[in-house]
Amino acid sequence: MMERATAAEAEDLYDATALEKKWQARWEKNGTNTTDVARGSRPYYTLMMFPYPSAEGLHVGNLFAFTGNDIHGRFMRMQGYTVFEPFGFDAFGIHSENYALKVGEHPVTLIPKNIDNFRRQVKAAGLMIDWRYELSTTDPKYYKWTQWVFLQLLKRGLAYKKKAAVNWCPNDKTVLANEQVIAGECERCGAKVEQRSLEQWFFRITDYAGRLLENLGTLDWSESTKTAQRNWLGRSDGAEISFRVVDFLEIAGGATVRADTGEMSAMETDITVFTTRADTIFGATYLVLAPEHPLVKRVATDDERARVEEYVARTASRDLVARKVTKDKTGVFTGAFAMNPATGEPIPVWIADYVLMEYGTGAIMAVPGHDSRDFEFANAMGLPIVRVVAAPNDNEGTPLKEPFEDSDDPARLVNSGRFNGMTVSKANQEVVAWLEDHERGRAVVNFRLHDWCISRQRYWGPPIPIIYCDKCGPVPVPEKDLPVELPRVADFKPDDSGISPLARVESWYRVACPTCGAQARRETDVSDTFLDSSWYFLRYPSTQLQNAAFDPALTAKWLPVNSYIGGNEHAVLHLLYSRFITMVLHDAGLVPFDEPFKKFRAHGHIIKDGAKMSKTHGNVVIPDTIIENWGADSFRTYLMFLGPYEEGGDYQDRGIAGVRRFLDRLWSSVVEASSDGKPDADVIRKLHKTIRKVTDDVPKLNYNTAIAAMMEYLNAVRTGERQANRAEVEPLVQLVAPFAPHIAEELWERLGHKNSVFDSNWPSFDTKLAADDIITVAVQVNGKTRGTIQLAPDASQDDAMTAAMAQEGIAKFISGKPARVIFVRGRMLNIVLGA
RNA sequence: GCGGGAGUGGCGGAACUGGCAAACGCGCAGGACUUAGGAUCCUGUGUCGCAAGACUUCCGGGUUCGAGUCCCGGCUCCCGCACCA
Repeated sequence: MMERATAAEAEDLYDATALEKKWQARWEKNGTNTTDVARGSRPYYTLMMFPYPSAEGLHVGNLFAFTGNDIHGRFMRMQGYTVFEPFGFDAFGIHSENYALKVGEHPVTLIPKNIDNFRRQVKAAGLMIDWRYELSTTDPKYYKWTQWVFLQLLKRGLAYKKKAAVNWCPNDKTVLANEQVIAGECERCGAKVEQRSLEQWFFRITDYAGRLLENLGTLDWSESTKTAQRNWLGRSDGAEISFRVVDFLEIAGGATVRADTGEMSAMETDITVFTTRADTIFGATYLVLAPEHPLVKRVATDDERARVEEYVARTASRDLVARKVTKDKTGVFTGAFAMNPATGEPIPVWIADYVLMEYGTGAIMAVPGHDSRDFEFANAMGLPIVRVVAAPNDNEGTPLKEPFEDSDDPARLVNSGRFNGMTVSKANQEVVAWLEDHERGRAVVNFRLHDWCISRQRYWGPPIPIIYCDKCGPVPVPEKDLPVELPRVADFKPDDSGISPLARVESWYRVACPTCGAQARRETDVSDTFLDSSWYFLRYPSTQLQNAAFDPALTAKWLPVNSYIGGNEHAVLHLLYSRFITMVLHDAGLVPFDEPFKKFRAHGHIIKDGAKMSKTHGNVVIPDTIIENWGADSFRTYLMFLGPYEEGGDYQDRGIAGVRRFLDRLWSSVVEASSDGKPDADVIRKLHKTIRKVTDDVPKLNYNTAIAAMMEYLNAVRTGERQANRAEVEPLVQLVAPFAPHIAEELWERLGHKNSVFDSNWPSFDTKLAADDIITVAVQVNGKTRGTIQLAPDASQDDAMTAAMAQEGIAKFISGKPARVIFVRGRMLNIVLGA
């Protein structure tokens, strides 16, 4: 053992653990990772989505995300930018609170411990963080300004309170935003979400729907993220059409007669529907109202009232899971009829839960011939189905066996009076124009997006800064009184009442009205965690500022964020809310830009044993032991090597050994490199190619191929027992530095440099030096590769032919005169023989 | 159902605007050095074949001198959204 240690010392082996400790301490001491936010020139703000500090600690997925960002930041720094790479914690929210409840410890003491653990892990991973700018959303110095953001929205009429049907999670006992309900289940715990009617605070994000959509076109973001936002915003261009409700009198034999032509009077009620297919109005054979529609009570006839009320009651308690797509359509007839303005015919008015109150007008005109849901319903209820659109070969007379939903070119209108023969798109415009002329409709743009419900009936969040006064109504807490601190209470467990745990703390919620001084009561709900994270990027450069949320000069200098990296699971949550809040602050004149992130890249996910690495799948790998065994440098590099960064990769425990071997070889090559003598010309050529490749790949986040190129280069440097020359390996140390910062620093120092490798200039490449003087060209005969030839890069076709024919292995395939020869300079030669 | 992405050796993955498919790494096999090797270093490694050679990028067609890459048709998997009118 002793002998071995001595041998190791003598051989000067790479000791990752010792060396990483050494450099982390050195960086801290020298302030290597600090950013002079006030004076630094060429600012570059590179941001990673801040984590929720779970008790389990940082997992490999987090580290994968952070490392990708860190490499980008370190690379930009070596390009001469002043890079700002801050870190923080998204520590409020249900997740933290539930965990605290589970282990029976108060989050006030639990969260700081988790944060300490995370910080330790992040430091061990060697991220280039300036810790002076760390923030936590749970810090009153931070959430003071979260509350301030709320007040800015309130001031601008963008925050309002209403009683609304909201998503209620019976397990977490709180309201959820639409974005947090996944297929009818709670995003956090998977419980079936219920509908409840509660008084909630909302943000009018729908006012910004159009702008949120339009601006997407200007953003340099992962396409998949933009698409997800587009789908979520869900713009549909359509029309609202009014159907006049008419009374019917039953006469003998069950037939009905219109009452307004003498025998009856029309009800002065319109049912307004939203449709994207106004062209099919002649095929609208009935109307459907959502069960919650306010007109249901009004239009239901006495005969049908009991059945209608029973149906409404039954569907009101439905949970959202029941609303999953199903062919089993249910509904009841209201007894009422409405006039189809196009046909002049009365059509029955039904209610059914396949129509949603939240979308459009909560009412539809049903066109069973051309909509599959209406078709199913009409079949179930025995309602008439009329064809009004047909393909050229369709027989207009035969009944439709299935809905015909084509709206593309060959389809044309039939059975639609003056619109017959028009294409769907043409008819759509014409019908809307006709309805507008007759004041029965108008063109309307609808968005799927709903207003953002931010109230949470939980404890662990920033209290919403409102005070209710009997005389003055809801009064905003004056800015000077912020923050409204979250009181420390022992019993923070939520209950079924729909009222926050804070409502049990009388000493806290009883306050004087800021306006009139009368006894008043605080809002006892807290705000959604996503409000915390919707502006944190604005805070980072200004974390040391106490009297404002952010400093105007620093904000103008550092924002918008130059590069943002995070998971695509936030495509419609965090990323949409952040854009919205930024737009609002921009409109309020508080920030000079209306988009927070110029560039966003969604990273992929780590797969292990065929599933995404997550606690749910039970396949989580904890970085700590891997870092202990292999070193952070190996781990970082391995994570980046296992696949394209934007696609993620498959994690295999044994794979890290290859990367570690690479760093071992790098170590000995540099340590043993000779500083005199000439570098090898071929190696230098390869070096310049490698610099070019890595310089090209890193900004594109093509980390896996950059690493492969460096490995390939090192293999060329170390063929056999060859000793490397210093000039061959010194630039490689710089190329490796963003990936494996500790070993790079150590080697850089051993090469005699006094400065940090991160303060060195990224190596440049010489295109001439990177060029080959002899290239290998493939030779094909009739398109099949038969051999290769060595040529000068500028060799002519004749030179190539001569070289090819000189090779027996190629020449033997050629008989007679070639019919055709294709020569692509520097690539290949194809000799095509006659047919 | 709609939208997005992807199918390449035993495995993870390379391949620029169509131009030597399988770079790089893992694994595996053989060898060297060794008391030893789970260290290190060398060599080999798509499939079939002794070889010459033939075949090979999910399947089937097509365009082209030439297709993993382009076009048409189909299959499979992953990720969003999901009765959005």
